[in-house]
Amino acid sequence: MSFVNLKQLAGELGLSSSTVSRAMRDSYEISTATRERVKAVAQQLNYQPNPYAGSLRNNVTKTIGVILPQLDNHFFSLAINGIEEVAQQNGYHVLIYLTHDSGEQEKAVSKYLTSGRVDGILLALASGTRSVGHLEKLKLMGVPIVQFDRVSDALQTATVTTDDYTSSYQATEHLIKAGCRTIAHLMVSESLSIGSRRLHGYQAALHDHQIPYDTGLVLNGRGTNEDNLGHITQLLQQRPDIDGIFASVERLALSSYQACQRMGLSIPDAIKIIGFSNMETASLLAPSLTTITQPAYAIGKEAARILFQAIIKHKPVLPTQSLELKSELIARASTARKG
Amino acid sequence: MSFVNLKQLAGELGLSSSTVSRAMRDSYEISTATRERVKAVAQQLNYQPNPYAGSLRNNVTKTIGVILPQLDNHFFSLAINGIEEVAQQNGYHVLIYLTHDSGEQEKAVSKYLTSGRVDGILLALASGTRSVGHLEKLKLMGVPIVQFDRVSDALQTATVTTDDYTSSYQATEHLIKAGCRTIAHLMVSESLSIGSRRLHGYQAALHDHQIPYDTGLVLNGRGTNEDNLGHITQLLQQRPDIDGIFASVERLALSSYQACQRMGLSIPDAIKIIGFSNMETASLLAPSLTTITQPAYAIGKEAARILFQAIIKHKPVLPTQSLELKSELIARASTARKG
DNA sequence: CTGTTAGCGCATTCAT
DNA sequence: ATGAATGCGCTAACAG
Repeated sequence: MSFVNLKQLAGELGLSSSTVSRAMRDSYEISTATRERVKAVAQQLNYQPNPYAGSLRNNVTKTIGVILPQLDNHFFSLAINGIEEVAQQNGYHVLIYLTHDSGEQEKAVSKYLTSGRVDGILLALASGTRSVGHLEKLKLMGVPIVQFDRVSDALQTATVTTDDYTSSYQATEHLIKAGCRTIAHLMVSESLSIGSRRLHGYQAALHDHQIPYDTGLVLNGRGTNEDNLGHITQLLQQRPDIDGIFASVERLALSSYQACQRMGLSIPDAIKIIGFSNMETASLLAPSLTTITQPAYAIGKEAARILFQAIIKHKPVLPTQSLELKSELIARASTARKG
Repeated sequence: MSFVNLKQLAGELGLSSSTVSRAMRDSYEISTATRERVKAVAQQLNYQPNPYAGSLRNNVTKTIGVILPQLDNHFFSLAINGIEEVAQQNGYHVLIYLTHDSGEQEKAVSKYLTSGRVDGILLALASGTRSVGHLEKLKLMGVPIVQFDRVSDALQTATVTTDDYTSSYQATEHLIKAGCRTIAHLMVSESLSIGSRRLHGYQAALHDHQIPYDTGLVLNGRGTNEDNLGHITQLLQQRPDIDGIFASVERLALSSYQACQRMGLSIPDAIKIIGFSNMETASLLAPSLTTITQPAYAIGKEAARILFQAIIKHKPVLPTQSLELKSELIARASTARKG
């Protein structure tokens, strides 16, 4: 890989490399004539400064790292779209790392980043993460971190999340108002922030409507889709009184849908399903499925924005900068639509 | 951001930095005793070598760039999963760039990469790309490039694609065998490789079954989803004889589905729809929708694998290494399933 | 087995 | 307005 460097360019121009360097950066102490000549030849020779040499020199990498569980999930794909856009606006590059929800992987990744590879980090926690020591270390070394969607309260940073509690409350209430009395909740790992927040919203709605909270109706949907499909089917068989399902994540909503279809339960007559889903088309393809859609794109953008503010101003990321964005409840069957 | 560097570590150990450097890289000319002592202290002090200093020195970045149109599309999300996995296996980092299908953006991005920022590039062409001069330049400078999914034949590199022609042929045939005689084709930009290949498969199937090719049945689905929805509706109104639709990409399949529903056309009785879609759940949510699913994850993995081979062996990427992977036709309504 | 030295490409002092 | 010299952190060639 042969790229033309500053020295070669300077040689071509009959100038010293320092002059060329200054010309390229529009230094005021360079005559307009030479500046233009330099730029012309640079263009012609396709000169691009080596970014890593610059990083070494200036201690700035112009790169951020994004750590996420997976990408086979519509939420994170959309979030990245937002992140990448803001990064590009700020002239930044984006390194991406997938943890596959493994705490070990997350630890390994944070180790890579303990080396000045990036100027800041956007993080959606792996569900397998137990302790946040590795992230704490990064933070202590001065690497700004902003968490989004799946956050750890133990790690004191700004966070950008959805109104998980409120929208879960509303989702549950939606089912109650539609006549459901025995509502199952399919949750994700309780150690995940979204897991417990969504559970709490569900519990609160039940409580406010004088429906007793029944642990037997709560299913923990870790494991593969196959597994979950089996467990849900089992639950529905054991508890034929279930008339509503609130799924806390997309894949559980889809598994419920599938389970009900297999069992011949008609939706929404025999049973109603509401679930988080960021696949805008889900409710289009299956109008009987009511969805809660997160503002994934906006979450990505906001998280990135907060991070860049910190990076550019050389200030730490404060928990007080945290944001909670609203999700949208889409119920096509009943044509109701709330913010 | 204060990281401990080699010199500091060496000072702490009372050794020279070169000895420490060698010890860290398990050089054979270092005694086991010192090596272990060095590693112990390095661990304790949390020493991580500065990757950019190494890049500068060794002219190796341990980073690849991935350029794609968007991520709000299931195919690319899954592909990235595969790419990232292979990259991590090879100890590589992944920079991601989105072009939003703009040729200009793509040009800008390739300019960033004309600077030794990456050791290789994985590329899915933007639909807005007219000339590939910017990519040719990169290639000429010795940056290995592997194209996937949306490829340019003008750019001579290895490519990893789906069997677009064959699967389009089969999709069209599937409709014909199901009794359709007037089949609309919703295509993407003809300048895109997938656009023309899928069109040709459609044409060939019609031809082999003695059905005349009717230009009036081919709709170019650029533009927003709203636009497309309008155009499809219009087409269906103008041509009530249409009894089948073959959509060349996911969003057009969904728009057709939506259009038919709005017009009260029952699927699959009045009209049958088959379309490319990598949302494994699409046909689950809408069983009447027959889908062609690409092996997105495998495509990502294979493309990355080819690239890393070239990088590691310092050899150019040859067009002869190209791969064409099979997609899968999923028809739930009729329970037919072909490879 | 370990230390000294030089240089990757760049930006920045300090000279002129 | 321009050039020479230095050092960012690291590795490798060259000494011992």
